[in-house]
Amino acid sequence: MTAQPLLSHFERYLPFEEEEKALIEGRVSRRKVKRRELILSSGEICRYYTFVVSGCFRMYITDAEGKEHNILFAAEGDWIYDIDSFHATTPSQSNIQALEASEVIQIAQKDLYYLYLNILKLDRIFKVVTEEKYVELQNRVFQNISSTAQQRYLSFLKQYPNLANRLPNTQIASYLGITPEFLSMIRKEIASGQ
Amino acid sequence: MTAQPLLSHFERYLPFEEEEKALIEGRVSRRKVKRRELILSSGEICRYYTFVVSGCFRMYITDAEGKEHNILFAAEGDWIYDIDSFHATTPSQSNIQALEASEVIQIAQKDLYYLYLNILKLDRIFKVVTEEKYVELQNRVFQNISSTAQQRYLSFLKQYPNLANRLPNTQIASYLGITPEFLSMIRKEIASGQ
DNA sequence: CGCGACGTTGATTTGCCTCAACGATTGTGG
DNA sequence: CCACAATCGTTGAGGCAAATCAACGTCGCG
Repeated sequence: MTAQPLLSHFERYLPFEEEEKALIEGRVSRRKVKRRELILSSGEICRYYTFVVSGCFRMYITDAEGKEHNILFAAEGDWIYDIDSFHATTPSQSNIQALEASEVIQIAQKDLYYLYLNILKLDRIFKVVTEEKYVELQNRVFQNISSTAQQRYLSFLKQYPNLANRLPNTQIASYLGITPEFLSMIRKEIASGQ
Repeated sequence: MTAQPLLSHFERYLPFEEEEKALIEGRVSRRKVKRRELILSSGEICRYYTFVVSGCFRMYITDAEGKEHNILFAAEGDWIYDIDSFHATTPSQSNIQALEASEVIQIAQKDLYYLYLNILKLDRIFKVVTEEKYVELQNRVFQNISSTAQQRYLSFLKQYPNLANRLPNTQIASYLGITPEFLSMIRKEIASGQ
């Protein structure tokens, strides 16, 4: 079953009938993504909900000076898509790029809407998924507002230990909103301070 | 009808039957909130979805040094509640305070779950409401990451002109993540620069 | 093997904060 | 309805966290 990881994910929220699973199976597609490949570029419309089966992605924006800023990471079991662009069908401000060779399951807009019509509990599931993503983003805002860079780095390590191992420090620095040079200084301080 | 503003809000998304409206009417409560009154304090569990009928609120956190940081504002037609605390039934990190004498319609947790069971399309509506809140927060993160304080202030003025008129600059400064003193400097620069 | 990505170090600069002070406005209790 | 307090906006001096720019060694990949 190509959609198996996705179905398992859904069943963490609610049980599904076999016919429902078959319906989903027929409306999703699975594919491999190469390291560094962009699955969404800014200016494009985000046409897919992307579920990460394996590997790792970053979502980032490029500012007026051409600098890249990571908004979030998504690894196995996470969803990644530009909510605004997908629903409003407007050009995306952000980019989504694979940081490792990855595998994903994608649902196109028309297929998602078809599934929403035929499997009502998907509304419930995606409501909860969106709520979870909201909470994650809100916690990030809390952190950024109220902590120094060092504190943010330490809580990133604590909260996402498996990501911290896999990601180059440049990507982490961009997520924390600091330069790689300054992250390097922070790491040095932490190492010497114990 | 005490719930009329809420029903109008819902019908911007989907039509409702009379029985459904009656069901909602019976499960919500409307009340006035005084200026400066807290409708959620950190440490408490957020037990209500709050819909703003009139007036204006801020959601803020207090950091380790006792400083307050505004996360968002909510005026007429907006929802305000701590998503994390409400759904996980955990103590809230944030506070919600009326900035003006206000009027709200609230739905308690158990009533919301009752309504979810009996009016399935509410899942759809709150999915969309949450998506809209997510987009707003994401745009805020984009702004904070990629702009100077002056640019952020100018785009706040452009995006929320009606809020900008009503709010004291101290509240706006806290939302922008800067001190009132520095906002004052920015305003001076903008005024002289034209 | 060679080139580009990565991590680190150091010197200098800058955006924003802190603290202190002061009028102007608002609001509230007597 | 006034008087006093609290809030608000502004200005200025000095300080700090983090950025910028430049340089260099290392590593992994093609």
